[in-house]
Amino acid sequence: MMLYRPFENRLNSLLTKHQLQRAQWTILYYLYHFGPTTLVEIAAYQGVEKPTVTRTINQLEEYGYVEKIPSMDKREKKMKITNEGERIYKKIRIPIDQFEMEILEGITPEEQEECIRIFDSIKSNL
Amino acid sequence: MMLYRPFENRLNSLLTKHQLQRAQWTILYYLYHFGPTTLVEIAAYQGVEKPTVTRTINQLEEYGYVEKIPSMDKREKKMKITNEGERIYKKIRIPIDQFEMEILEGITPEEQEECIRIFDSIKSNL
DNA sequence: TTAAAATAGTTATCAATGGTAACTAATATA
DNA sequence: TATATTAGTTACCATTGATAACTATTTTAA
Repeated sequence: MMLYRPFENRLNSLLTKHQLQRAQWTILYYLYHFGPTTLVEIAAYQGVEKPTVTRTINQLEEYGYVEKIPSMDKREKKMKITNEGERIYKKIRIPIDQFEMEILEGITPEEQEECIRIFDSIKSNL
Repeated sequence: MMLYRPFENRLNSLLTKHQLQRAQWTILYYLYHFGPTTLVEIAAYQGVEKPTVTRTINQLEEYGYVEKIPSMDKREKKMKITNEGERIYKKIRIPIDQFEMEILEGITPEEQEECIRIFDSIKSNL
């Protein structure tokens, strides 16, 4: 809980160098790792409401980091990461990986796995 | 990370019934458990900047949940929780405890301890 | 088959928190 | 004693998050 704020500050200080914010970053992360998806999926992933995602996606679209692709369901707005988006993702990934390694220093992979497992359990209870 | 938003939403939905927000709640929690303290201490605890705490404390002061007490250091604004503050804290504590038990279902006390330990490690690395 | 319900996304608006810069007053340090 | 640091304040700005209301499309129920 109290860990969130310092973590986000540090993360945002890394992202600011590329004119990005955490909300935008997590969408790039998602699209890079899981592939094209809809806004409602992103909202579920981020745990926020649809209008919030609309705005953030629009920002990323303006930057040219994401684009819309066709979908069979005419209601959907299916988004994919662009080549430019992948480029910026990989670029930012480097200092962020560094940051993550720093904060995880002294914690074994087993411990990390354990924590992730506990978090998944909490998430399903939420 | 993605757990934060749903958690905060749930927490805030419980707090809203008493016209409180998460930031205010964590200050009440701190004062209740750790006793009177200064604004700079609270800022450290919450991982935020001083002006943010100033505002939140002022809100709580208006509600009558906290009050200023004398301090040797004339710069300091040492705050304590009032009786009213304790009353509201105990009242809200009940549904929040319930909520926490729900999300922690299936997780043993040992696992919880483990996670807290890992978090402390991460915090010191931040 | 058709109407009602549900879903995806949008727009507009508001609330809350968080940050920074600049400042004053008090305390600590050189 | 002068300078540096600290505690707190004020003002302002940015971002994210939510809700309400809505349109268009798809799904479901009658």
